[in-house]
Amino acid sequence: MSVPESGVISLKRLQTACESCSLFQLCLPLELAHADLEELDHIIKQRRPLQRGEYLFQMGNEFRAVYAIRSGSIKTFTTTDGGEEQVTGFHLPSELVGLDAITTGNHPCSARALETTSVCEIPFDRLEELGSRIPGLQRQLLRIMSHEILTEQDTMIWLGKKSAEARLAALLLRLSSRFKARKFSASDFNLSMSRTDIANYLGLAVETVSRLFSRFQSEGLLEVDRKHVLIKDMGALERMAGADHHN
Amino acid sequence: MSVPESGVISLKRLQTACESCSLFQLCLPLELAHADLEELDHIIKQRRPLQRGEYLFQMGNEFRAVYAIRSGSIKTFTTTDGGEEQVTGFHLPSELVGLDAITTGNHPCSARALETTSVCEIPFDRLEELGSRIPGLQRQLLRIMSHEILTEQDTMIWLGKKSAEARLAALLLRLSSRFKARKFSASDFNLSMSRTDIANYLGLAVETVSRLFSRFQSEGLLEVDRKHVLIKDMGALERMAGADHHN
DNA sequence: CGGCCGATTGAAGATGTTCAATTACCGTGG
DNA sequence: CCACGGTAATTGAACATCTTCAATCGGCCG
Repeated sequence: MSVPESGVISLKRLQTACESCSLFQLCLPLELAHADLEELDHIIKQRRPLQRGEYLFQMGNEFRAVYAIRSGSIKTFTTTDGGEEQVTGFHLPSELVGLDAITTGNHPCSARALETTSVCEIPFDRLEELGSRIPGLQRQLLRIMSHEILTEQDTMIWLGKKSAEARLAALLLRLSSRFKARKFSASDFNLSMSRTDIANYLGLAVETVSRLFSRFQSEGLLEVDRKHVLIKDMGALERMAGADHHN
Repeated sequence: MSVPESGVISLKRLQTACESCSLFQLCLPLELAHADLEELDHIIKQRRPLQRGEYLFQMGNEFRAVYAIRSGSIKTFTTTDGGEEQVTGFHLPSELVGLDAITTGNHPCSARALETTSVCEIPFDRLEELGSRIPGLQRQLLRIMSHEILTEQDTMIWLGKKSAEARLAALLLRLSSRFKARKFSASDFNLSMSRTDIANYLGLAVETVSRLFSRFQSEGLLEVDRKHVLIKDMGALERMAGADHHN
């Protein structure tokens, strides 16, 4: 197009302004001065929304930026030498993706949009540089990473130990609480990922996941119609998720 | 005792001096100036060694410091409301423990010595303060945390997906490579944790773990005598660890 | 409308768990 | 120093859970 870029850019900046972003509290819950916030805004790039199936980055890519999800959702996964996928996580709006690449400088996993998804790109070198000047930012970064470690550990616990039903229950509850934190319904939502992805993530066979959904439904715990889930008995799910094989 | 403290302190300082620590490269692999390194040394406290079974910290304790393990080993674990343990990790010399507590300000898990263990205590407020003054340190901190996330993810993958034999094989290989990085034998080492801890960590029954050890031995993969392990066929273990249920 | 991929369901088989009994080890106290 | 008791580890057999293989159903997109 022949239109000067400046107009487009300022429009983009408007869209990405952290201050006006409804997710900001969750994304980088800082107590920053207005001026600092503007500086942060300036380094953040808005990318063209990703279509379903598009890659945000691929395993091995050089690490340049972390990404905050604005809308939509993505899955992260590694691929073994045999070419098989191993899903490592699902990511919702306000969550940061790519933090696991800092150490090595390369992305250890791929990230792919599960639906139309828009993200903020935050170049890491500039973020670090900014962090050394803004007292609260560096601290906040550490806090976010610590939180990430905590979440992973939590995930490890239920993935490692529990029965199939406990795993699926736990996944549904986690999604539910994350939706809730984002002011969406905690009991009525859509799964953007396929059964295959869920099974892969949980370390189960697709058939097992499918059977579990059916059983949960027949037991009155929830209603499922394809991607749509309505939780009818949160308490029962919690009991399941908490329980080990037997007790 | 009535001896002036200064003498004791300078002795301690000598013991903990990062510069002379054989683990330093692994612990905080910085390119720091001598003067900066001394500053770092000054904030690090040496604690009386922990006896087997002693706690480094307990779940819920206020977060004050991160700990670098100098010798020995510890396990971290959470306890459910029912009082059952869930082991979340085993930690060897040069590894940092407690990073998962930064966000909340309280330790999300307990840490307990598996054998006589000595640690360096690094008060976090002073570390953060120091980080804002020393350019490389803050960056290194982020890098370590990122690495931690990466490790956890990795753990998640094999804990979530694989068969029992693959899990145990993977655990042995991880321990092996960590020993190797610390200049110990990669194929001949002692397990400081009990079978019960291993089983708990891997999400298996103790009996299964025990049977696996027996089987691995009968298949000539390794020799086990109680805590002592001698790996005889590293390649076979790697194939097992990489493999899913069937392939 | 047809084809195709994702999801579901059934039945047989494999893997891991549970229960129970036995053995080996370690620290304690006689 | 040895005997004792308690805990950890091992092993066997029955059972439960999850997987695999196979067939069918159902949307969705061209």
